[in-house]
Amino acid sequence: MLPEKATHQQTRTFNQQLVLRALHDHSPLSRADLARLTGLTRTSVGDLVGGLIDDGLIEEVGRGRSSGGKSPILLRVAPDGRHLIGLDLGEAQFSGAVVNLRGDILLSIDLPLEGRNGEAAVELVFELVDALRAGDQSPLLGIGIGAPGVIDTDSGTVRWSVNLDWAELALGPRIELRYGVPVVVANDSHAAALAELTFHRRPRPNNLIVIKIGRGVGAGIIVNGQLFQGDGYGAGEFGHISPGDDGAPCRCGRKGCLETLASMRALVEAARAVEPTVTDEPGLVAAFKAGVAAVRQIALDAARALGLAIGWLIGVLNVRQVLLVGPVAALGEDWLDEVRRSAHSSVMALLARDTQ
Amino acid sequence: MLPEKATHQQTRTFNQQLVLRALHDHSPLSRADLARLTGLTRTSVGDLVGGLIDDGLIEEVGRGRSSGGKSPILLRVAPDGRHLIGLDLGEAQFSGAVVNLRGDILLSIDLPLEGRNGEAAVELVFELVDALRAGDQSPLLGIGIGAPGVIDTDSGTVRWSVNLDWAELALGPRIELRYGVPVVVANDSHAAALAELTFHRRPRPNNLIVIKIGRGVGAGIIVNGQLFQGDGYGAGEFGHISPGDDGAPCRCGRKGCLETLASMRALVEAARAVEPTVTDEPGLVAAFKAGVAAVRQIALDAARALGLAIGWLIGVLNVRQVLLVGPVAALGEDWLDEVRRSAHSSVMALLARDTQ
DNA sequence: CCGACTTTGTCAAGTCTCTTGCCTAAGCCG
DNA sequence: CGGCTTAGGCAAGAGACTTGACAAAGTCGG
Repeated sequence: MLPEKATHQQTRTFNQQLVLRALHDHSPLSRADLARLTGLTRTSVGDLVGGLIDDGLIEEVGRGRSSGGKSPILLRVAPDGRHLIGLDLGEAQFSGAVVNLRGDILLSIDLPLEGRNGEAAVELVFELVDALRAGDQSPLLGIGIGAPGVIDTDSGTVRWSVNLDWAELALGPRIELRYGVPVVVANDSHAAALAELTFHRRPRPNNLIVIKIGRGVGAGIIVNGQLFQGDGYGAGEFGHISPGDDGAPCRCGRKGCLETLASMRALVEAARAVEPTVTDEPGLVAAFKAGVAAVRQIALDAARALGLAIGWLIGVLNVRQVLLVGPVAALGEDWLDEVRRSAHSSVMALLARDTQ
Repeated sequence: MLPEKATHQQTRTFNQQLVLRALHDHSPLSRADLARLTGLTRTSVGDLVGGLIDDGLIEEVGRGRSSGGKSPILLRVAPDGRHLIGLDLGEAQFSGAVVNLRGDILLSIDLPLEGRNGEAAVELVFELVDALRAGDQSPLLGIGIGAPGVIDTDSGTVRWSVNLDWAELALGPRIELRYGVPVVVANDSHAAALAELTFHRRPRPNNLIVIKIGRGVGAGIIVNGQLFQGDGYGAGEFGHISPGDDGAPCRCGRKGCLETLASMRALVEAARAVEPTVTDEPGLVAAFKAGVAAVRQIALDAARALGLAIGWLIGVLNVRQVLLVGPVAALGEDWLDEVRRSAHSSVMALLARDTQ
């Protein structure tokens, strides 16, 4: 209820993170650069850096050019000082990767789900992590997991995940127990938003919405530089909003949800109804690009509905950066343009938007 | 760009605020209670409390019952240790009040705007503050101002306010200069949300949306315990969202905005069209309560549109508490019920909602 | 009623971490 | 080569929390 008290160790940890973040964003830097950037004294920075070097988190990489005085010793984040494991528990397969501190993917493994769910799916997670850990020397910092569904990030519990048939599953604690490292479990859209924030966007935006469209539709919302999860960890369950009052019934129980209009699953089904040759996502994309009129119509309708919803979101939250990620990106620029157009028409202000 | 460094003074300030907050929320408490609540040691709490008493912010209020040991010395926030001035720059009048630290209103003054705008309106603000300060002894902690329009809270600048004809007005700095105390300027809906968070809701929620419906429609969004302002300080400009594609033109340039459907101004105008005796807000409320069919129809349609939009918001943000404030509250429970019904119909989960 | 036990509040010493002031190393420049 | 500038580090100091001990002021059982 009340936040944590402040203490000396927290101060130190905070400042260490400050140094690490500065180094992550602008490396290489000298100790003096860091002092200027963080506002700390050179002495403090030297001390903090000493600790971080002892921990193997940063390293010296030779000397830089002098600007009229002693040449600085340049520092950077030690790429392989720690490794992380990231898992994406998709609907058809579980993907996992070993990543270093710069975000480079060192090893990547996909395991097909093949219809497994419940406890068998949990076993598959263990299998995946075991495979990733084999042959990796660097100390493991932690494991991050993105899964579809409603997830209690604080406790690492999967509240509810349809496809995997998981409910109230304490996935985080179980993995933590087995491997002895911190585990973060998050909704896949939320995880995508955090990843964008941490590795891709420069300068680091304060507010960012990442909309992930695959078989479902979900959004990760970054607000004031933090991930926003909502009261029930379900923020961004963007798919189950009805722009209109009618439409196809949705698996959530209501009708006309965005997910029944704009998800890849819905698009493929709608396309198949008019063009039986379209049976999967690549087929849909191909038909769209080939200009099959009925398919284009369906996809562009979806784009409009999506754009409307995005416009709504932009209008209410006044967020400048909205990213679209996921398989829909394959539909290309003109599809995105339709989304953009529709979003702009329903929002009042001038708003820069990036899409990917 | 980078956050502030952490320092000892920050630690102390943080812990003092921790003590103050605990005391604000649960007073009276003893030092030992505070130590248990905050996790600090009794010694630290004693020290922090000493400082706060010296500053006149908290005070001892006798001894409490013992529970097997020495009886505790109870503490509470000194109500009049500081006074604050709050201003609400409405569309028809400027209201101001002197408030103590418990939130009690000690003095309240209204000055009619009488069509003044631009510089004359600024003068009226000074007049109002002068009147409030006259005869108040306690030291002034600061001035808080809620104004309609888009406001840059960080710099205290009114970016744009239609009714007052203010644009890029550095209101905060000007008042700060004149009175020598910190000034916070915020969008009126944002201010209302912060006020709810600080004084009214218990336990203090993490996420809260306050929708203020008066002549316009605006929302203040509290997320992760902080006010969310959006990239351009325009978060919660809830009124200019079109639930449908058509409808009456809005002053924002588009059509069918929520403000043209659900604001008090719109309701009164729509009601007057069918029932010429309705000319103002009280008249509208009276007609509604009297059961005039056409007026009820209009108001309930508005409630449905509003509910839909709220449902949307709840669905996307997964926020549990939504409050409606402003003159619409006069329409009573059955109007609110219609909003609730409509909101529930467009949102998937079970969601507790309070309305006022 | 008295002694044992609890609880509260405080004091002194200790520890952690940042800062200040000074010093050395190392390079540029005239 | 000497003066100046920049980088990095060391020692002492200051601020704030913690630990351990203690007096004050209760309750409670015999």
